[in-house]
Amino acid sequence: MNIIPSLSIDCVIFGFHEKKLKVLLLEYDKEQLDAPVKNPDAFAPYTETEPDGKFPYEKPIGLPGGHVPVDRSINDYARDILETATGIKDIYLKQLGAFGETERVSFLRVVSVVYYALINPEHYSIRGSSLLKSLEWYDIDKVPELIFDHNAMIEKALKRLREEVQIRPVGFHLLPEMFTLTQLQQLYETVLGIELDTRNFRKKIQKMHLVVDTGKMQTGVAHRAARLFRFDKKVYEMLAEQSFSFRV
Amino acid sequence: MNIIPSLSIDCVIFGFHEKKLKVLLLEYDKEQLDAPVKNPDAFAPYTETEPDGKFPYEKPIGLPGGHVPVDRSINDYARDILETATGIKDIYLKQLGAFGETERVSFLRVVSVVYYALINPEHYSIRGSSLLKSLEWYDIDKVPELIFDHNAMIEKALKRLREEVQIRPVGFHLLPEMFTLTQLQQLYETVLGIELDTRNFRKKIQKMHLVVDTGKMQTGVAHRAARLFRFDKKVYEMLAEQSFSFRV
DNA sequence: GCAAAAGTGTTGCCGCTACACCCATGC
DNA sequence: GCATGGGTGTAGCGGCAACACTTTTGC
Repeated sequence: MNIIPSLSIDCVIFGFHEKKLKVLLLEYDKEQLDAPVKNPDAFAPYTETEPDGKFPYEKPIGLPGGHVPVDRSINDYARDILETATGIKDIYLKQLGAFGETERVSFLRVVSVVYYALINPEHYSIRGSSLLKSLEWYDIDKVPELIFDHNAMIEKALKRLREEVQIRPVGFHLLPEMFTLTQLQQLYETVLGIELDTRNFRKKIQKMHLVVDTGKMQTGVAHRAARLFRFDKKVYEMLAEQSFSFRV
Repeated sequence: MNIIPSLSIDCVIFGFHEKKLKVLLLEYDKEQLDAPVKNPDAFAPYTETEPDGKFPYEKPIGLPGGHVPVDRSINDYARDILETATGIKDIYLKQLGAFGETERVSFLRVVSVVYYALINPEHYSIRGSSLLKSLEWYDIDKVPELIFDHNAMIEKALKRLREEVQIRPVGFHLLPEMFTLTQLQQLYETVLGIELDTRNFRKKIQKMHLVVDTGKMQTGVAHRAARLFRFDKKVYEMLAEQSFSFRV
C-alpha cells in the first residue's frame, strides 16, 4: 500500500466517564516502530525512524495515527484510524486542523492533519484491534509527555471542544444512549470547568426540546432513581447545522 | 528550493468594500503554469501539470497558493503567500483546515491546507508582487468557477467567518484604521446577512468598550459627517482570547 | 431647501439568576 | 433511619428588542 510520506493523520479521541474527561492514547510498540512495517495493509502507526533506524522515544505514548495512503481521502482515513482504535463505527468526528511546524517530528518533515472524536462510554471496554494492545484512557489533566507535538494537539482539541460545546449541542455524543440530566449537567460542568445551577440547567435543557423522556428509570442506585432521557435526533440535526447559542 | 509535492497551501483572502464582502482571486498564467517553474525561489503558484505538461483549465482562476517548501512551516508559508499576494504584512490570518479528497486535483494526489485572512480596504489598490499581475477582488456572491475545489474552500471559509464573527471581535480587521459606526454595522449586516437596529447596535458596541472615539470626523460626504472611531487593541486582545459572545 | 445619512432615549417584556426544601431508594 | 443524589418553583433584576424624530452636511 502506497502512503504519502510527508502527511500523517492523528486522532484526539475524547471520552467522558465518572465526571472526568478522558482521551484515548496508545503506547506504540517500540519494536514494531524500530522494524520495517510488517503488515502494511493493516493500521500502521508511525513508522518514521531516525537515520539509524531507531525511534527516538523510550516509552512512546501518543495519539492513534498513521500515514495517509495515496488512495484514501484524509477524512476517510481518519475514520479508518478511529474504527481501528475503537472497534466501533458511527462516531462523531471532526477535523481540528493541520500541524506543520518544520521540526515537529525531529527526523522527518511531516505535516499532520488532526481530527477529534467524541465517543460514549458504552464502548469503554473495547480495546481496538488486536494490533493495538496498549490503548489506554487517560484523564485529560493527567496526560503524560507524548511523542512529537501530540500534547499540543490535545490542548488545541480541548480548546476547540470547549468552544464547540457552546455553539452546537455536540456534548451528547459523549453520553450513552440513555442518560440522566445529572450526567448531562456534569458533562457540561467538566468540559467547561464551571459549576451550574441544577434547576436553571434543567429548565434550559427542557426548553430546547433536545432531550426526551424515555419513560425508563435508573436502577440499582443507592438513592432515588433518576429518569433516563435520550436526545432527539431530529431536533439535534436541526440545531447542529445552524450554529446556535448553547450557553448553559 | 525543495518543496513537498503532495502538500499545498491556499489562502482565502477576504475584504470588505462598499457593503460587499470580497475575496481576492488570481488568474493563473497559463503559460507559466504549462512551462517548468522559471523562478523557483519566488512565490510559485500551482505548478502541477497533467502528464502531457498541460494545465487542465482554459482560464484558470483560483485562490493564491503554492506548494510548501520543506524548510518552511505551513503557518509561515501561508503568511509568505499572503504577503506576496497583497504586498502587506500584519494581516489577520487563521487556519481553516485541510482539504484532502483523493480526486480534488485530478492529476496528482495533493492535500491542501487552507487559511483565511481578513484585510482592510486601505490596501485595495495594492496588487501584490509583479509576479502576480492578474489579482482581482470578486464579490463573494459573484465568484466564478475556480480551479480544483477552490469554490468549496471559499464556501467553508465564509461559513467559518460567520461563526467567528459571532464569538470573537474579528470583524474589525476588515475595516480601515478609522471607521464610522455605520461602517461597522454594515460589515456585520453583510457578513451575517441580517439587518440590525442602529440604536441597539451602537449601544451594544459602546458597552463593550471595544471602540474609542478618535475625535476626528468624516470629511467630503454629502451629509452630516460621522465620527471616526478606532478599536482598542488592549480590549480587543483581552476579548479575542477568551471566546466571548459577540451577538450583535 | 432638499436629499442623505448621523445620531440619540425610553418602555415593556422576556429570560436569566439566585435560592431551599422534600422525595425516593439502598443499605 | 440515614445517607445519597433526584427533583421541583418563584421573584426580582437586567438586558434586549422595538420604535421615530432631529441634526448636519453638500449640493
